[in-house]
Amino acid sequence: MPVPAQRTRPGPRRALTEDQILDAALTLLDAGGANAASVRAIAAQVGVAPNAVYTYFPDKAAIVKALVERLLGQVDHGVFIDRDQPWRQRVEALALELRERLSAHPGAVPLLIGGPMDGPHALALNERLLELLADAGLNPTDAARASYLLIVYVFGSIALEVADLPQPGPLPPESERIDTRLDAFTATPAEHYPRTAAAAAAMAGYISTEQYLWGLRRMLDGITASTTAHTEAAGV
Amino acid sequence: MPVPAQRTRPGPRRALTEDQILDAALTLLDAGGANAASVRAIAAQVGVAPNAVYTYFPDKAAIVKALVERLLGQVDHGVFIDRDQPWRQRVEALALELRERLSAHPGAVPLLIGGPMDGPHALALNERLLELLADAGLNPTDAARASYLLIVYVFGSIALEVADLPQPGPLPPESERIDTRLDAFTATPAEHYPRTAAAAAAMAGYISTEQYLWGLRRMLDGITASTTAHTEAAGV
DNA sequence: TTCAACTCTGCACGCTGTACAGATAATGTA
DNA sequence: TACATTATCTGTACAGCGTGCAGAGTTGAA
Repeated sequence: MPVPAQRTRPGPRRALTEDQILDAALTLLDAGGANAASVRAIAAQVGVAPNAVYTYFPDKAAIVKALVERLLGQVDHGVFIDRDQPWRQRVEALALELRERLSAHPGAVPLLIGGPMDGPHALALNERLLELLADAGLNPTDAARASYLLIVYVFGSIALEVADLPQPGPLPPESERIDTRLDAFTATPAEHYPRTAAAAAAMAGYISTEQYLWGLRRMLDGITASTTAHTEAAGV
Repeated sequence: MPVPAQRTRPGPRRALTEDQILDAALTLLDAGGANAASVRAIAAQVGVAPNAVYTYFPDKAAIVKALVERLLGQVDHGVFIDRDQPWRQRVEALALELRERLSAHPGAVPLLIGGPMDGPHALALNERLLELLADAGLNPTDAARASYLLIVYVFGSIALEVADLPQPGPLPPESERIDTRLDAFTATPAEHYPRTAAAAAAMAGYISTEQYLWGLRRMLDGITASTTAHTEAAGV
């Protein structure tokens, strides 16, 4: 690939890099939630005037877009690229990896689902998922459909999980969040919502990893049931 | 129920109702997207000073919450409450009804998934869904888990569908949006993303009702496969 | 008739994204 | 070495945001 044509232009050296700005944005998001990453706050974090940020990104939407791309790029492909593993296990590894990476930055999740994920890293993840489902024996159309089903599930789960948080900041431990939910659900009036009241414990666990895997496995069951019979080790 | 203790207090009559404010908010959302429903714009729409809105709602978050509740309340229960229908058909009816109601107001969708849906209408929908899955023969725990799986799918689908829109305003026809997506996906470089490029047509249809139902049915397949054998007409 | 409660307005504050003009620094060229 | 060009950063500013406070005016109860 060509050398990226640098350093030949006049003008003072940049005091920052795009990455530093994205670092600052992510730090602010982690500390203060989705609204904390204002252009002014980012600028203050990196020590420049607010409008200096526009030297690096044309507008705030571009910052968000770049940040989303960076987060998707942090997903470790190694776990589920290994074709020697059973494909269902590879899907689970991908789903868990994505959930872990994204829930590490709950403030960024609204930004992820606030726009199309069409950057290079998003495409790369899509490509890997299509490969994986092809390995599972699905034809290209079913593989595409199944991949979107999985994408909807992963991002939908995380979005609802984050939406449940009462305040910004890092994600509290799962057990703590479940306890909070249980308190809320046990207050449900049983005379109006008998089944909801009876299912309070199960509903408190909606945001758990266990429920996440349960749902994922039900979907994989449904996906495999729909295809014609195929061996588990479809391989290459 | 008790008469809501009205009209006995001093002070001038209100010029508006809460409903008028929610109407105005929804109109603005429909026309200009999620950010168009500012307190000032709502106030202008109903013809009062911006801070007069705070007579009816304590803050903007309360307006959003009430609006979400109203939208969930518009879901027609009649379609899927009918126990004479096969349960899978009832689930599909619910899923389609919800999607139709919400995609009528794409600008409101980010508000829906931006916070917990814990109002009375949300609880009522949850209750109905638990009933439905109990009718399907699922035990309470599985019914609860399956209901959350379905909720994640429905709201995740709609969220991703809305996130794909390039501009605010009413949802263009499905065919038009698919065409736009197809144009984008056919531009995918096949040398880097061969499977994505090959699946362009299927991926363009991710936002279609067909894909929505396909995914829903795969999930129902998976849910039923996981439970012990049960007759289709589990009934009461 | 007086009083207290309530609704609405004008004004203001601090926040947001971002446009414009100007000072400064670094470069390629003469 | 001097100059012209260009990129970077700052100061200032504007319109819009949510919302708090003080006050004017309207209404029902005592």
